Amino acid sequence: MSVTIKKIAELSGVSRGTVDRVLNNRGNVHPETAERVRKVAQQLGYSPNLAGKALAVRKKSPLFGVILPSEGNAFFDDVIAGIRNAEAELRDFGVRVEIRTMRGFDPTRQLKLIEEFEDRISMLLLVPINDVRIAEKIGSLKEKGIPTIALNTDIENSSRLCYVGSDYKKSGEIACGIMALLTGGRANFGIATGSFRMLGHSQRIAGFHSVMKARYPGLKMLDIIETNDDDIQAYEETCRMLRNHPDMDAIFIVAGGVYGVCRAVIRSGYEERMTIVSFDDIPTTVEMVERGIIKATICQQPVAQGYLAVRKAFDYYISGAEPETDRFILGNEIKIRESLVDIDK
Amino acid sequence: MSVTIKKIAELSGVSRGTVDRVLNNRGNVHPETAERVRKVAQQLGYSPNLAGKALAVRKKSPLFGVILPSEGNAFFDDVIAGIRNAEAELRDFGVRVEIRTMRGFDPTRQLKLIEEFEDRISMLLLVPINDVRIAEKIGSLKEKGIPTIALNTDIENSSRLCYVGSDYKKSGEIACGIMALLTGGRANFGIATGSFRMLGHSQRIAGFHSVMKARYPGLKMLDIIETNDDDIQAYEETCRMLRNHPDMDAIFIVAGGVYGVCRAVIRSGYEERMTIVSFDDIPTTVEMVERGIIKATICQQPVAQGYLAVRKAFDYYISGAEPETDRFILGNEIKIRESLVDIDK
DNA sequence: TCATATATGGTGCACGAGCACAAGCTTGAT
DNA sequence: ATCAAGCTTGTGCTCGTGCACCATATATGA
Repeated sequence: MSVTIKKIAELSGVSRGTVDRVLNNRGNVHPETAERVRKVAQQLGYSPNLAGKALAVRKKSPLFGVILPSEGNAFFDDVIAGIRNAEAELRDFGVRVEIRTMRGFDPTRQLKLIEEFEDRISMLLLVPINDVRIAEKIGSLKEKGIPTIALNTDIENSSRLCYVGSDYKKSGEIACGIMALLTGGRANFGIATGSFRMLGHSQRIAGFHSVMKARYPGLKMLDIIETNDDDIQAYEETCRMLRNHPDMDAIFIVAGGVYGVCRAVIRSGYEERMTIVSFDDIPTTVEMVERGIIKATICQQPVAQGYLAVRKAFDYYISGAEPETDRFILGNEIKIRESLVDIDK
Repeated sequence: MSVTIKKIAELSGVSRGTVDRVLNNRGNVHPETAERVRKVAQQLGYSPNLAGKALAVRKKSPLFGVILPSEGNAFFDDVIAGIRNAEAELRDFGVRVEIRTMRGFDPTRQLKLIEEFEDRISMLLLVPINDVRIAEKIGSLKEKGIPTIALNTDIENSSRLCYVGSDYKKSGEIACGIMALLTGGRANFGIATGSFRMLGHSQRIAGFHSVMKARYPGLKMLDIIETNDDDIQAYEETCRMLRNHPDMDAIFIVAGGVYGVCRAVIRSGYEERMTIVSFDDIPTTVEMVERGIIKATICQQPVAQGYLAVRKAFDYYISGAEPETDRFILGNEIKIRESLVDIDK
């Protein structure tokens, strides 16, 4: 059947142990022998059997550490669900997953959480803050043999193994496209952004703008407000924006503060004529889609993100082989009322 | 750590062999002993270790048979890609997958393909024709210990293990919702259906209608034509429909014939004012979305369908446990130009 | 009473990889 | 010549499950 260590041993005239030492770079093998073994393995197209490896590796029961932001955040609850799914699938392989959550976006805090994990874990799954100190930490972890996978958001200039998440720029492009479709290509819109310190949010806005410039001259941006994921602030800022721009007929909500923005629109009596496009499908957003005030929302498949990140971590842990790509992109799904709410409700 | 056969053996005072006989219903065990063992296993929450099982089961190298319709169909090429992904993941567990494709929707032909598989396979993955003879065949396969998984389309009144695919009714509902959003809730539309003999197509139309009735009184259906997945027929029928209904401003394409319908619309000079909603994202459809004539298309995640079906087959083969649910539903994704085409193109 | 059939339970090996330990070999120093 | 040290390689056990084969114990018949 398929090629095993035993077969390689026979064909290269050495014992299983020697082949094992060569293939796992454990040294203590004569260079010539090693070369011969490597050659045979190469020619036969050897790849280690997952089941066998898992069984042997089981007793070590590797620990994967996960650090997520925003405790109690509905979006990341879905990510956690995906992580738990993957954990259940991998339990038989001895894998354990430990999750830590943090509030806010403070690099020092994140650094401290990483250090608490540092000498217990075999892999780190991180929703990284885009800060140079975090990037450096990822580098030093790599030196110690602990690879990091960036989850949900990427980090610049780091040696993370790969990124698992959505393409934020593309999500902004799609948002622009759907807004154009919904308004017949003519709208005076405002943007409610999350925090500028989040890489993804800026990328969304960039994507929106580039498509707008290239294809939809009838879309005109009137204002941009920062909501900082805070509903009260979002409400007040939106009220102010609507007062300043009575001709506004569309809003692009980049991240948090959905509830605040929508409430402001309703209170101002603009519910009917306003076209709102937002992101994700946390309960608050679904409620607003159901009510019809949000026309479309673009979702990132959080469950799949969590699942895939753990799977990719496992793949690397088991095989030691670099992933095929350093970016695993999950699709941006457009959802409307009929996608989210059952008809008989 | 986790609970193994050995541990159960110790706790119930018998040997590993006996526990194995009980858990795999292989007989030759005293009823009282069996009962005791079962109880201990139950209490400890035993579930067999996948890696161990796979290693043992490997030499038998189970064969999964797959039967798909429509040779050379772009949609099913994606399903096949998903199947191949899963196969690669499971190769180390000894799993092999063999795929057969057929043309058309002839039950006799499908029956014959199944019979060619019958005494070689451990599992059947089938895109079933909704016919009583197929349902009966699924029943007799089950008797012989070969479970069937319905893929992409379900089959009524059969004993298939489970269904993996999309919710067609829901996809019709979403199609109606997006059409209403794109037309401001007012449109005179026509339907181009695939084949009425396909269960999924009827369900899509039913979903469309039920949402229309419940929510969008401004949508008015003028005509319905059958395209039978044939572009030439679709072209001619569409031309006829457009002649008969000069006030038509939207078309709902349920299945095949996309190219024919779109060509007819272009030739008739209605490209500008027409709102077309279709399904799937095969190359022809993508081309029309790029051109802007199709505004939105609702996709079934064919790759995920193929992947998941094989995984579910494996899960059942390994564990013998009934799946958690008998319907594994993959989401219907709305895609627009920006989802499908890169901005810099 | 003994031989034989039947019911029941135990033991050992296989699967593939990892790893600890032992064994063989060469080299150099005394 | 003898022994130690180091380099290189082989062997045997582990992980959890499945299954063939063997070992008891009890029952049945002559």
